[in-house]
Amino acid sequence: MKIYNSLTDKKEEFIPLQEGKVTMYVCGPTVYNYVHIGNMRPVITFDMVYKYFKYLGYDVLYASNFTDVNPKIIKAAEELGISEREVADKFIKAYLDDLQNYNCADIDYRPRVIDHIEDIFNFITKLIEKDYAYIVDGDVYFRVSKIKDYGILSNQDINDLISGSRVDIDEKKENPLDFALWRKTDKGENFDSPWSKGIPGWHTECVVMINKLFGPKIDIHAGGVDLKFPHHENEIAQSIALNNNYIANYWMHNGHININNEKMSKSLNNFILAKDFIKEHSPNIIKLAIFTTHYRLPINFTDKVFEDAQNIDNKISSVLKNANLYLNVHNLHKIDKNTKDSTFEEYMNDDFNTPNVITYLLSLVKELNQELRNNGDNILLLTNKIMTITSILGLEYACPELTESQKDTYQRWLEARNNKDFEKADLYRTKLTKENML
RNA sequence: GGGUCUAUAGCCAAGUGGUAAGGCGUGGGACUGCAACUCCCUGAUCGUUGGUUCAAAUCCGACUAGACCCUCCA
Repeated sequence: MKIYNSLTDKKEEFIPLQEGKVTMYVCGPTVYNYVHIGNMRPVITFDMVYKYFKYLGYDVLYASNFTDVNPKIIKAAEELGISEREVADKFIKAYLDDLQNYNCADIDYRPRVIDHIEDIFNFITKLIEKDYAYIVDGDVYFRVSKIKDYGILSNQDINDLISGSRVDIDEKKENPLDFALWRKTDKGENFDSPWSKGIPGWHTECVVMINKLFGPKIDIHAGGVDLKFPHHENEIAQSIALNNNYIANYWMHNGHININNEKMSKSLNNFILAKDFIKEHSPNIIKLAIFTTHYRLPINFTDKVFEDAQNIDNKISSVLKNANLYLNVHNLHKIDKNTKDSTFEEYMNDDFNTPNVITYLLSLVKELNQELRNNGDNILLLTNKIMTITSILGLEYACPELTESQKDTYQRWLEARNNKDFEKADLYRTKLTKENML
């Protein structure tokens, strides 16, 4: 299986650190607000990756953090007139609700910064001891100049970064690229550290939590492209400093979502909150919309994109309903969501080529429709393949076992139609439709 | 200024050396009590321009257009 590695900018054969096991970490949200559908792209994408590894038989451990200690949270707390913990709890809960609604909630760890403050102290202390960090007026900065590989992930030369930066030249820092590991502040929620009262810098938490959960190195580290620099670059720098590695063997970055050719932003007021999106569409729609484009490329969301996704959703849903009726009535109802399919694997193994998977899925749908028309032999197999693939993509379709009375209604509908008793037939049809059988 | 990516039919989108998948839409046909669903047929020489090659959308160069990162950001 091949994965495009942002670290090397190449598709590489995936070789896990430990045979049969995968460890993965995806940067999670800063919980100061509700998340928008752009935030859902990595969630949906890496949920698919997680499920696919499991399908392949790997033992997968997947972690995604909450950034719940952060200046933005302090600001939100001030504005809302509640405590930082209340802000964090409120939006963590909202986020978890979103994940539940999008059927992406099933991962292994959701570490929080608030539970790792001591670990962060220890981590920073080690960096200082090794001379990779220095203290100025209670702030602690990472000494980027000591990392000769700095820029390896984002393909940046240190000198270009400095000359191109439109940043504040911070007098305190030795080098404009040095980033804060610890920042002194007495504003809002803060912590007593060996250096000052303050809060940890954003770039440290992920490394600390990864090390704590998994050790010095994991297989896959992922997130949105925007995190490549500086966040992920800085994680790598810290990991080189302490563990002499790039913290992950494979770095994966998903592209952004635009709306009507515009970047989602507050100023344009064109962002769609995850919780609002599902008021109008089923989660299947956004997943299909996302998966019809390769994960590394940007997507432009328009109404047409959602319409197309809705069409695909309808197609899959209706063939499965028909197949389900057939299987139930013919006592063939043995749904297996772990049916192997080599074509599916071929596409997935090529850096998760979900657009091709969708195309393949549609060809299975067509085949199944033809089989149903001809009472073919492959109805169960095709149904199981479709159920397997859709479930790995996180799409939800039901293939329930029918009750005897439901089967009976179905038979009566067919009979009535044969007898041209259309009034009766319509009654049965309505009933079946109501029960979501048709 | 530095870095990265994209450019394929009306729209969305695969394909990375051997004469263009798929979906939507359009047009035509079939099935059907009606409806829904479904099935069949229907379209592009791949931004422009040089080059490499027996052969290029696919490799190399130039150009053009657009997006993104270098500042909080999925």
